[in-house]
Amino acid sequence: MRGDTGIPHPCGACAFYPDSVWQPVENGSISMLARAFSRKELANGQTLFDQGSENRGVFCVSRGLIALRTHHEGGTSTLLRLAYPGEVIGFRSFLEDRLHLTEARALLPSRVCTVARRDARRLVQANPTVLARLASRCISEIDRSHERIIAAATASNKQRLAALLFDLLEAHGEREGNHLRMHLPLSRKDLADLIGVPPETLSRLVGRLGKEGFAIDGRNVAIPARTAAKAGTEPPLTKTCPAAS
Amino acid sequence: MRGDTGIPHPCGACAFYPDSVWQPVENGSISMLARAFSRKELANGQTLFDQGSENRGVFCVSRGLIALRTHHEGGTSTLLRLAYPGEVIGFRSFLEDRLHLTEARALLPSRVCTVARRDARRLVQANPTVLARLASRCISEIDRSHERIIAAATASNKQRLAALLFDLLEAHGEREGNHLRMHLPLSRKDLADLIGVPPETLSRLVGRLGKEGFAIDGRNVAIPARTAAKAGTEPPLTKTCPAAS
DNA sequence: CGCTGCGTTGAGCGCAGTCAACGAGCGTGG
DNA sequence: CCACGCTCGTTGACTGCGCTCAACGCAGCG
Repeated sequence: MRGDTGIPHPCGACAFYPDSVWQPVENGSISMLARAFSRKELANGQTLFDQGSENRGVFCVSRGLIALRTHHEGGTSTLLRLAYPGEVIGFRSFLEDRLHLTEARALLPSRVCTVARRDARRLVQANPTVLARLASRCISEIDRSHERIIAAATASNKQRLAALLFDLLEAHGEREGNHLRMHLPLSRKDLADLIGVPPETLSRLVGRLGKEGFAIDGRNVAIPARTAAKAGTEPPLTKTCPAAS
Repeated sequence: MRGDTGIPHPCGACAFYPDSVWQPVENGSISMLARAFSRKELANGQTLFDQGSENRGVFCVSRGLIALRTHHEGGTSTLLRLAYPGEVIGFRSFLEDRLHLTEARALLPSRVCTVARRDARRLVQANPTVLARLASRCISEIDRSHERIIAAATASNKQRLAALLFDLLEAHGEREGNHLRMHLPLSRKDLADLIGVPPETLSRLVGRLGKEGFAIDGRNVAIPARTAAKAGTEPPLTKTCPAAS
């Protein structure tokens, strides 16, 4: 983590250093990386960049949670991605040298590390391994998107909400007795935007999941530990069991 | 298109040469590229690679139309992408060195150019510009996927089908008088998989679009030219115009 | 001739979108 | 302190869309 020049790698102390896209930056270029590097603390709800704004560099989430959202005409919006610590955001507008198509906003108090655009570009050109790592992050985003397209085409709204809550429980939940419990980092509208339904429908879905093992009260969510990977996935049973679903 | 060694660039005669991911390959490496390069003719319905198979290289569509589809347990499938001439496919499994997550099948008689994996990897390592172009193709795929996620969340099935038919008309249609006409390269099931509905629902959607300016008979589709970018996008009007929608 | 794949049509019904109203929580300002 | 406005979330009523199962027509083919 410390090159021949004695300058430490800016990401060297980070828990995600081994997988950092900047990890391959070599001794001679570390000073440039250090110069272009900056940390930023984001309060809850603060934006890192706005939709339509110019790219300022490559961003890496260090702490907290960032929502990537696109706003459409008509006031609606879609939450395209949740970015957790270790994940890189803003790489599309960086690599293609174009405006941001999404807005990045902190859902929790967060810290984001930035490598400023001009030097980031030089570093990428000087070190193809960095580009390879960025490409790998692109592919992860393709995989995520494909999974979501498939889920939208094959799963019901209730199933998708249940799956989303499981994912969130995995990331934010804590074991408590034989329950998994968490404080939701998302508003109802954010949840609705994530599964692609209006807030009223989401509210009803939450109500229905409440009868299927989920305990949802405001932003507090809990499930019996063994329910994991089961609830919300049952077939409709419309004719054999009128009380179900 | 002809290097100092006298070996012509394998893509040199291709209409998409300027945008080819291999265009940046330099003189010294062109012989390797030529060695790894092969063309393949695909009959209608023939597969280029199967879901779960090993990657054999980087594929570029030269002629025809390729469908990228994933099959799920239960016999259903989702058509994730249509790849037109000039587009690159199979790059995820190539770059990440993993199995194909999708199946590639020709929807029309097609020609596909392949650069075999081992040499393709060497070429990418030797020439970062090639990697940059591959990354650009990744980003295009991210953009396409995001648009589709947004469409699934904001547009009705009918709107999405209308938009899909417009896109297909743009790619395959011919002006005929003041109509746009085409022969659909997709079966009903493929259309259904593309917009994420069962075939029965697609059939009904087709029926409804038939009352809104589309003339759809089997695989023959036509619209009045001025209908473009209009039909299927009207608001429901459920209360003011009972005959609509 | 029967088989199979493809596409359509019908019946039934739950789910979801829309409009609307309401209540809780909260910060502001008089 | 209360009134007010605001956001957020929920609930109700209504309508129609879309999923499911089922049957049928049809073409190609052995």
